[in-house]
Amino acid sequence: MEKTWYLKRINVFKGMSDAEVKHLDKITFMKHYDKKDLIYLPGDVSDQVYLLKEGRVKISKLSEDGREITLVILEPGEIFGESALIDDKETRSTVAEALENAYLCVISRKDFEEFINNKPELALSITKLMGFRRRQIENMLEDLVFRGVHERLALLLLRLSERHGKEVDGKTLIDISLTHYDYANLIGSTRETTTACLNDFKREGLIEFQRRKVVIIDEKGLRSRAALED
Amino acid sequence: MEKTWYLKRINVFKGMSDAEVKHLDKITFMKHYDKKDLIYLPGDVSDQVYLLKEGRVKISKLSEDGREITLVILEPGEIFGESALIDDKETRSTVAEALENAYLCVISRKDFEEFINNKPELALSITKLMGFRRRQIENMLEDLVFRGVHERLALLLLRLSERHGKEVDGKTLIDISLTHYDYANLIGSTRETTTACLNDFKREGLIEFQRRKVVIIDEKGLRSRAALED
DNA sequence: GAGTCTTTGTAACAACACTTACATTTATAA
DNA sequence: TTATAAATGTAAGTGTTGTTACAAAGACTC
Repeated sequence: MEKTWYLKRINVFKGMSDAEVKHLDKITFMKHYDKKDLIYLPGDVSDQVYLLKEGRVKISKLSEDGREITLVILEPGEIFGESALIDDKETRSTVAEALENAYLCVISRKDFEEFINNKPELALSITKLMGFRRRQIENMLEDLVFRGVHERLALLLLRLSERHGKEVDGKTLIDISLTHYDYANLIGSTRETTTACLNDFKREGLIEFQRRKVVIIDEKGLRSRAALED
Repeated sequence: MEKTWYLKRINVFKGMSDAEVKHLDKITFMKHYDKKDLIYLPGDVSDQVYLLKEGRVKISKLSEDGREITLVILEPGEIFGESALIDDKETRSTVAEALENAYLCVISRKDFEEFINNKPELALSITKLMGFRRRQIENMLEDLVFRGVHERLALLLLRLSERHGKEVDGKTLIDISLTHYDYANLIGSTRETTTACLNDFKREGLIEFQRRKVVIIDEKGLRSRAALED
């Protein structure tokens, strides 16, 4: 598969000329990761930026005792590890893990900075991306403080359906295979409580399961479950 | 008081020439806020960026039922409202409130963007700032999920002492007047539990109160209280 | 300086969610 | 296909934190 095909659709690179894409292509190399492979770990030096071409990647924070809170699940076309651009000699504060088999484009911090330097619009895109992700995290924080587990889970499912959902005859399939453990980490809860909540929603006829995927049957119902704890 | 004096020490503007500061001065106007005045509210249009010259400003998120979680307390010299740069026609998702009498420099988004356009280093500073603040929020999120109230409060006090602290014969005075309600909002807890925790720390000889300020007596003790709930 | 509003102290009670502990089902690998 | 590991279901028990409800102290205003 041709790398440039992907590069063009990486959102921050949208609107780039073919020549620019070609140049980017030169300073980039491709790397494959199997499902469950770690791309970087807390403490690793932040000297690379990644473009996710295929597969999905999960970015999480870890506690000393092995607990995990997931900040975001990335879709193909998204850039990550961009905090490498912020500071020299900074180290990663998160883990990046491939949720599925994944192909990445890797760029060294140095090359990427050079590449950006003459492209103010690109720099702006990166800034906007930073700001956007910051707002995402702020919203997670808000939910964590103001809402209970049922609400958070309902909200999560609705957001996942927006981001990774596929319409199938009225219903919405959330097209990622996640374990209950994964869901728990996305809402800052435990596996057991999350299992219970998911089954509550199923019993209420709001969702159903398809292998390891969730199908939203009653979006409106979920929505009211998300808005105000009943 | 001369505005330019301040402009030079706003961190993102560090290293700017006098001419540039002068230009910035032209597109800027000063505004005063009394203690408890609101600078912007959720829903307001994000068309201005602020430079905090004097006083302190608190940035918070609000819930529908009036609860509050504080994201950061800004010191003189810091820029805020910079998310206005991210998107046209975007509205504020947070409140900004003056904790003390405050002087701000106000710049319209448009002017600021123009000003930045020819200054790649400044654009980079802004990007770094975004990234930095994102990491702060990520750390708050982490604490909220992984730690209990005592730990979070101990951590908060240590962080406040780094950021706003003044050494006074061995002890560290946290030189901001905050109510217990404010502390609660900073750690995502309630006023009552926070009062209780503060008094626990006092009884343990870790801190003492000076009017509405906290003095850290036993930093090491606080540190161990922050690391692992005893 | 008196009165009012704000802030702080405290305690009983309730509740949501975490722990712990297994059983059972479903994947994955040999 | 079988063996082994991973993921899910469920329930009882516990605990931290939030809730509710006042009383008292402190701060600000007229």
